[in-house]
Amino acid sequence: MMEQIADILKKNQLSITEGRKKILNMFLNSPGALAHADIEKNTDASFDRVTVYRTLQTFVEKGIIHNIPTTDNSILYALCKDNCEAGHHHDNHVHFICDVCDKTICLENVIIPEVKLPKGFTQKQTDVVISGICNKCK
Amino acid sequence: MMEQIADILKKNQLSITEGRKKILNMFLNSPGALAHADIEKNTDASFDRVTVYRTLQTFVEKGIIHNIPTTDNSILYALCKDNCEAGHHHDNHVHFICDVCDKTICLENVIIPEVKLPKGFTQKQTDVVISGICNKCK
DNA sequence: ACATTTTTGCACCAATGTTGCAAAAAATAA
DNA sequence: TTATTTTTTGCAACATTGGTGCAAAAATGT
Repeated sequence: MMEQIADILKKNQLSITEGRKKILNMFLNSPGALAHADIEKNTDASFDRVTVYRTLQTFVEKGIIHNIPTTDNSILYALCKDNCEAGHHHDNHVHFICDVCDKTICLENVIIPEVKLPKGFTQKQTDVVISGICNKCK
Repeated sequence: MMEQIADILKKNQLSITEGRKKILNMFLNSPGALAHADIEKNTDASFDRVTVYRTLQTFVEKGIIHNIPTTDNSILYALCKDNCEAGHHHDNHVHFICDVCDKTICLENVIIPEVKLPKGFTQKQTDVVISGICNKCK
């Protein structure tokens, strides 16, 4: 398991450090998305706030994690298992936010439908965020 | 024009104040969404930061404006002309963010397609944010 | 015009995010 | 393995963003 984590870091040309391993591990063990605060509040790992910011930034740049649009002013990060392990990053799935447990999960298998834009608009990325009640809270 | 603004406020049972009129006016004259900073930086209107926060909050509560999910940690607000003037607020259109001019616009006429969720998930709200190049930058 | 209610501005506070730099750790070379 | 180079971390200090309580000011209702 810890080997797998080191591999991901190596594959992305990143030095293997305690901090990066632990943060990446959190993502691998989390069913949903994580906010900066979730990582910082983690009890059995304490790194500086700044380190968390920088690590998340690095992971996003490398495509290990991606961020999810939110309506409040928080940034949510999620690792999308299949894509990210392969090294190249797709982000064309639906994000679901549960109103009850407040977790955000990537619905890997729900494909985003085509959206037809008016003339003159070029479409690069489409983000779909659905809120409601998840399968565990139902 | 300034009459129309007062009417919107009245319709929503809000006291008509200089600040609210000016901020609402900015929305009516803006082709795209506005961030808190845009309003605060506006030169020919200077109110306290706190007033801007509270005004935006009030407008959201009343359904005059709504906020748009973003990937960074900013909050974008947009007034959707037709809906909001009618008093009751729908938010089932697509939001478009231009990578060139960085503006966010509501595509009122682009309807969000149905997304089929896995078993157990209940769907309340669907937000679609598309990024790319807008019709003016093309 | 007056009394009542609402809104505003100010001061202060709290959380969040950023930068520069020296110390520590990791990668590389010998 | 040890030494050297490169990268990362932690600290301090700062900037930005957002929130609260309260008195003054403005808007509303009579």
